[in-house]
Amino acid sequence: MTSKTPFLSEGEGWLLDAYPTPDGMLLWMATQGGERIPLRDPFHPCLYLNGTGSDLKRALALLERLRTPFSTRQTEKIDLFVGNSIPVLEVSVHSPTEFPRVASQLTRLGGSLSFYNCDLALPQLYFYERDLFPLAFCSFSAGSDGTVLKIRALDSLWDTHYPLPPLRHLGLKLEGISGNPAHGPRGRIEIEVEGETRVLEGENPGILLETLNHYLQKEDPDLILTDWGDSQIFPELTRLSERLRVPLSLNRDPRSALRGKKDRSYFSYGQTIFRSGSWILAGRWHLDRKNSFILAEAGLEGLFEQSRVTRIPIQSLSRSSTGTGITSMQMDRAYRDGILIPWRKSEPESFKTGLELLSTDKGGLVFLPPSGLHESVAELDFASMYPAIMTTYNISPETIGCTCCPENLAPETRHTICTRRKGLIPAVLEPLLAKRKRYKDALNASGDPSLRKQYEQRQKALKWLLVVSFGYLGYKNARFGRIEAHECVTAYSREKLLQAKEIAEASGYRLLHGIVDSIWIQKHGITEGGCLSLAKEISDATKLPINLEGIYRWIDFFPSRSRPGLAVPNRFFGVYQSGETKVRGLEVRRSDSPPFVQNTQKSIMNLLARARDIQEYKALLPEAKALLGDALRQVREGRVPIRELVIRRKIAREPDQHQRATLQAVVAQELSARGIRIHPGESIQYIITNAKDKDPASRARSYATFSPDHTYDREQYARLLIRAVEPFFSSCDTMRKELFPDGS
DNA sequence: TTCAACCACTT
DNA sequence: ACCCTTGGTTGAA
Repeated sequence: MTSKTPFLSEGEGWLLDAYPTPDGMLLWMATQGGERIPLRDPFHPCLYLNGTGSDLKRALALLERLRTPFSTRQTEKIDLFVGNSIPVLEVSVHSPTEFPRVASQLTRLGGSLSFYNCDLALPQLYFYERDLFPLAFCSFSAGSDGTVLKIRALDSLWDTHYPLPPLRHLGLKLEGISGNPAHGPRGRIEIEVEGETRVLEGENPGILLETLNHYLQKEDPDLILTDWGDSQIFPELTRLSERLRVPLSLNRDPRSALRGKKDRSYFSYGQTIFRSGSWILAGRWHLDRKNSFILAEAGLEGLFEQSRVTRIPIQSLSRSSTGTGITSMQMDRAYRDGILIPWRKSEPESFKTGLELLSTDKGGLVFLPPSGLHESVAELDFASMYPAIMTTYNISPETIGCTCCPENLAPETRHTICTRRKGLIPAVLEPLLAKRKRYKDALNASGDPSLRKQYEQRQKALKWLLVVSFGYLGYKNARFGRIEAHECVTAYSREKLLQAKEIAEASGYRLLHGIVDSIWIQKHGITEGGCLSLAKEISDATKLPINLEGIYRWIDFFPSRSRPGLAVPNRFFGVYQSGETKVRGLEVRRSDSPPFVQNTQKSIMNLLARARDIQEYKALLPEAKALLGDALRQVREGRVPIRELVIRRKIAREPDQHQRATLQAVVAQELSARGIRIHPGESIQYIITNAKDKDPASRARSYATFSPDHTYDREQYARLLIRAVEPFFSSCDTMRKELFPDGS
């Protein structure tokens, strides 16, 4: 333990974490000198209520009975939907750890009472109140016992260039695994310090724990980065520690207990998500790469960026959905503008909300492309279309349906939008859009690969906040959501896409394909200059920025399999003039395609990408045919390594809840019979052994339990392969008929 | 062989 | 508990 109470009463440092203790928020500061200092900031979180006099009296009586220090006062705060101040009773709870209990007791009172600011996470509430954020570089002064007298952030969460503390890392992994270790045999625990990896021997568990303790003492890491730490490593280590009575000092704060959370499955954005129970540390961070969306998507840089702008502590953010992040930004804005934050009602969540985020959402407009190969095509994309609409047209739950602006209607709707009062949602999105643009500009201007990576990860982290901001507008349980606001956004998006189409057509382009925020246009002798000036014209007319994504040498829109002749939106393969390719919807982009199929499809695409035009494309087809032939021989002769045949699928229900003997149901039941618990939202991996077997249980086998005496279904994998590559040959009738005579 | 029901994927 | 983006599979009619 190198941390100590500071002798200095003044200092500077990065704010690593904040969490509640009975007598204040505990802060961990990292100084430039490498010290890690705990501070305690007395903080009295407040909630607000209003209602009839007699109900308020009941609330006060209840507060007395709860036997924890509090104070109250009458004050006024803004009700977002009313638009002005209302009288409220402020309840200030002196002990932060008592706040959740007080709040949940009070909200049970019901009656005429309305509750505000009562269900926010304490670290966030604290950060909003003090205008601090995770990883802020702060100046502080503190008494000799570590009590904060003053703390202030010296940098801003809107800065794009900010110094981060040099962090000490420790890694924990499981030896040689792929896929979920809970679904099969798993290896020993590996520890990684300063680039060196050591296996922690499992034969003598006592030594394992002592070795780990030794590393924790010696290195005093700020960050324990794991693979499967939440679901496997930490539960096992704590079990061992209890059984052998060897204390394990994972926390930096010796007085704080581990803060665990339970497993949960939930439905979000159109799919079931599984979050393993989490192991949150006090004074240092535990981050599990296998239990974090944002870490997988945007890395540590992306996580840090999101944590700063959302003011959610690093460890909780890493395990949260992006919607939690954008909600926190909205609450932050509201809090600091003196707006009351409504208590979140948890009504049953609608299944529709996930689908509403899809690019083919019924709210968005789609023009189906003619299937097949096309030349002289350019793609123009509106930049962050939905958030841009919300800010440009001031769309927010409280600005819709105002009575002061009856003239200002959203297109094709009866919804008015206020022009006098700036909406909460636009106020949140505007700086976010601007910050992302600064990162993208910096990305384009920089030639330094490590800087570029950093900008890329940070802009991606912000992109996700922008993406979900639209979905949350229509989400029933969102604090600041309203379905009418959601409808206004899609109404504008349809109008803008139509406008873009008309402007392009007026300039002599043909609209080939259009979907929500992108158009593909065609014209003989298309030029970059022409497209750029068209983009400028559309941007000016729509008041929304639109960018030239690129001009294609050629693009192939794939036909629908269920309705031959018709194309489908978002299934295409194209090559830009730069030589870069763009693929959507094909097997290479789908996580449920076996790597063997993906690799073959990829190699055929790489080959065809050499074609400068349709003529050259057709000339390359015989070579593509040879590639396919090789791959087919390999699969039919049983020479494909098993790991390249693994199909990965997410299970949406409990193993015994499946109604059909689909392959994933069979495998989930196989694992379940071996005592392996599959949670809804988790992925399973399997190999097709005999797709047509009368006994469903013999059709597929879990990858984890696949042994050398099992064989894969050669013909079924050949069929999967053929299906994935057949569309590439559809431009050449004779070859298609020769290769796929029965149209399989 | 047909087709409704089921199930997972997509940014 | 929704009432539907597409594609694929299952199993009864």
